[in-house]
Amino acid sequence: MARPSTLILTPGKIFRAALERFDEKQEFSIPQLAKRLGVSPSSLYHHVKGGRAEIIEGIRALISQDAHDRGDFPRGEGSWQEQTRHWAISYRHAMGLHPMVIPALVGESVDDAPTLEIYETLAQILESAGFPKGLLLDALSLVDLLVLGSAIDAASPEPPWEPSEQNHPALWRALAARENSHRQDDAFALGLEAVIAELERKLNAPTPSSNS
Amino acid sequence: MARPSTLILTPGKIFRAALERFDEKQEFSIPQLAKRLGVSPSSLYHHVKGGRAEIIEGIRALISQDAHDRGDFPRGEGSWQEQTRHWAISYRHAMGLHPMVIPALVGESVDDAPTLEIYETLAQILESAGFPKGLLLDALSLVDLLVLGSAIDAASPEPPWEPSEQNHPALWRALAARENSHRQDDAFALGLEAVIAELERKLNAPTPSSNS
DNA sequence: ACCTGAACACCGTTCAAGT
DNA sequence: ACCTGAACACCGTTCAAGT
Repeated sequence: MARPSTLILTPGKIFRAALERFDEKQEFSIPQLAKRLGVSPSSLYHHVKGGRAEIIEGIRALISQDAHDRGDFPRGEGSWQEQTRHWAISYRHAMGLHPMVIPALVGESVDDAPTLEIYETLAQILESAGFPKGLLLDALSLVDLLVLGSAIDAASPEPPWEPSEQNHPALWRALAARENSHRQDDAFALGLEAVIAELERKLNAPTPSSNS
Repeated sequence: MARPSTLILTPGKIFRAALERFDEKQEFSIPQLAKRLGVSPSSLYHHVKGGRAEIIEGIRALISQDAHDRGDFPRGEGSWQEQTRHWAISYRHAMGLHPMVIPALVGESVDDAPTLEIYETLAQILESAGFPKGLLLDALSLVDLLVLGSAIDAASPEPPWEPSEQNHPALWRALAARENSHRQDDAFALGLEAVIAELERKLNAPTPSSNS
């Protein structure tokens, strides 16, 4: 073959196939991705020079782009509390659609355009809300932290702890006392209210930068 | 050689060496671990039958055990708020000592004794505080979620976003307006206050299980 | 029981081909 | 420019040795 008349690969197709492989199987490798695309492993490097790392980054961009295309992350409707709530729910939902990729994303910095666009939206919401310069980044980080934590929760087996009744009675009782089916969602919802209430408090505090 | 008179390996030594390798280099492989231990890769499988997965689990157990040995996670002093605060700070600190291993731990369920012991402690704190059955697991999950999120934050490059001034002005301003040196700590501190305040509210709510 | 070396099936990546 | 096959240095794991 070599240089077929109709082009086979494009970065977009590669990223999409990689995301699908992550979703179906819960792993990902270049050879397996190539096989799914009906192509030789080395072919991929002509379109994605950064190799594996760039593919991972492309997956994140794709997830964020899909969220945009779905119409999440609009702007300007409602109070900053409602907008922040909506942002967190949308972003968590977008990641929750692809729980298997989350471990691969952890620890990588964000510099793809669609994901930066999502964070830009949150920054604008908080800026418009009137958060002072010194508090803006903390507020943004806090909301991010909540979503990251709950995304990891969603990527973990359910339940994430496996206590024995003998050695960990209190933890065991906590798990036994409840239908576990909504544990992740309920914890996230609780966290979201906690975060928004705290941000309200900080925003209305008389001297946000001084203390005690 | 083969069967030396003085034994070389033990699971504990393997886990410890693996943890040290994670800390120094930011990666980990069986052959490299074997070299550090002055041993052949196949030797490890005589002591750690579960292979790589068991070593990862052993690392988590070691981190938790170290926290115990350091004297963190005592019980019974102060209000449940103070105890919960102390718990979250200690656990986050323990993970923060080894940020490079966090990505490897993500998505794995917890069933090593020392780590379960840590969660048992939190379950006891919340149980003693009087959280009702139906709320206990949510409260515990919420605190866990906060620590997980901030552990990942700690494992990420600083700052975790790389916006351009052109395309993401609000995000760029948020980052520019602040010394980034304490961003992670401050976001965690903010989150911790948010979580405890929310738990206080839930605990004192007249009908915790009904709504609106 | 504990260590070794050889072997297996896999990785990610590069590179000289070929069109 | 785009694809291939061969090649490289690496994985994780198993297994028949050897003591």
